[in-house]
Amino acid sequence: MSSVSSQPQFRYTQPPSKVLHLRNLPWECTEEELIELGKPFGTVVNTKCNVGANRNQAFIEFEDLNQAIQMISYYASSSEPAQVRGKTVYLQYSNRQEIVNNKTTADVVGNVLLVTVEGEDARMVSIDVLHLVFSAFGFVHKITTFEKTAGYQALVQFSDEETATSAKNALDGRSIPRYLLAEQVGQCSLKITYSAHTDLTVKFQSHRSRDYTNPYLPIAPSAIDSTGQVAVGVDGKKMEPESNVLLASIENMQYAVTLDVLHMVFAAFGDVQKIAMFDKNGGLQALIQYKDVQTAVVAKEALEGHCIYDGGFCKLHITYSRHTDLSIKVNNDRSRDYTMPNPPVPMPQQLGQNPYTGNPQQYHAAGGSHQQQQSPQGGWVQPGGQGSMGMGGGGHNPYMAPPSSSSMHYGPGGHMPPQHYGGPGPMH
DNA sequence: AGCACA
Repeated sequence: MSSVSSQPQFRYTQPPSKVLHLRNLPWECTEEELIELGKPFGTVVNTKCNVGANRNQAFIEFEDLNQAIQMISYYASSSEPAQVRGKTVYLQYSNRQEIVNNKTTADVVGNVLLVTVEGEDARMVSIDVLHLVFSAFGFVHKITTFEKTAGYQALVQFSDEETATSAKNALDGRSIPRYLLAEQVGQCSLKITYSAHTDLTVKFQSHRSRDYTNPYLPIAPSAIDSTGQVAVGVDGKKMEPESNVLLASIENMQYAVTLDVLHMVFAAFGDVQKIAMFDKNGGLQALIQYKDVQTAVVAKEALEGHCIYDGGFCKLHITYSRHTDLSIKVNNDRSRDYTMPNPPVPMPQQLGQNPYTGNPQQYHAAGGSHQQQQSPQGGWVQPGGQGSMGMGGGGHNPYMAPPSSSSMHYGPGGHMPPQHYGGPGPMH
């Protein structure tokens, strides 16, 4: 028996059905508007909005077939077409006899939006751009992004349904403004539905997920992608292997960074055993060895993305090295072993490279220094632009203070009293 | 402006 298989997709005249197919609807036509439209002819018992590729079609189902017939007949002979918000709506009998009432989660209003970014370069749209776009409608609590078969998607959490709805109405089907995208990035449009979620779980700040309500949330080691060094562990499920040795690369090195500067910066978090500096790809990198992994983790989270000098100069990017023990052959201006009993090292040279004051006080270690604050943030410039964690409010230090016990004694050489550098001490 | 479901 093949009763329906040879039916054409549609005809100009469908056999009557209590289900009507509507097209040319305005964007985001609501169920209420559809009920309103059908009300003069009978009782609308079910609707389905946002149908079709453009989501500008819908179905309404009347209680009774005659009601549907009345509506079709009326508009067939009316001089005024059916309208929603002034837009002409075209009606016909549906080729089905009832609306399958799967109200998908996409139709249930909620405070979390499911956003699909469409376009060749959809993946080039950063979470920061999304944040910017959606923040226009209210405070964005959290964003997570992920890849599904549907493509590049994001969940955007607002505080309430109203805010989410205003964002959805305004942005669904729209393109991300050009000026927010890099030159070579093609058009990216947004398709938005409601998500069934009400509260997203964000374990780490990363390039894939953000919790804007919690600046103290740990930063995923993989969060910083500007140097393309790390790309694992996005959900906080998997992190790059931690190490007691950090690899620091210095970006925008407008001013010299010496071994002593690095030592000062990194010693704020605990004993630095060894440092080796070297040039790589035209930039300066350094390996900094702590005695344990924990200290390195604290230092990395505190320093990553921050600048040694105000003004965005000498920005640090830090990853874990695969080394565990550096082999320092000779102590010189590029490498040093602070654990050596009698290191033949000179006193630290004058650190006169500071572009502003000519003294090293400008940069002082993070971790709760209070003695010489010259800037409201305690000297560490907020990471700029991409990778910004959006923290900094409240005057709290977003990263942990290192244990003061281990940060106050240096190697046997003992030539650099840390107090001079405003290293972390007990808070007063 | 032309028929949904995940």
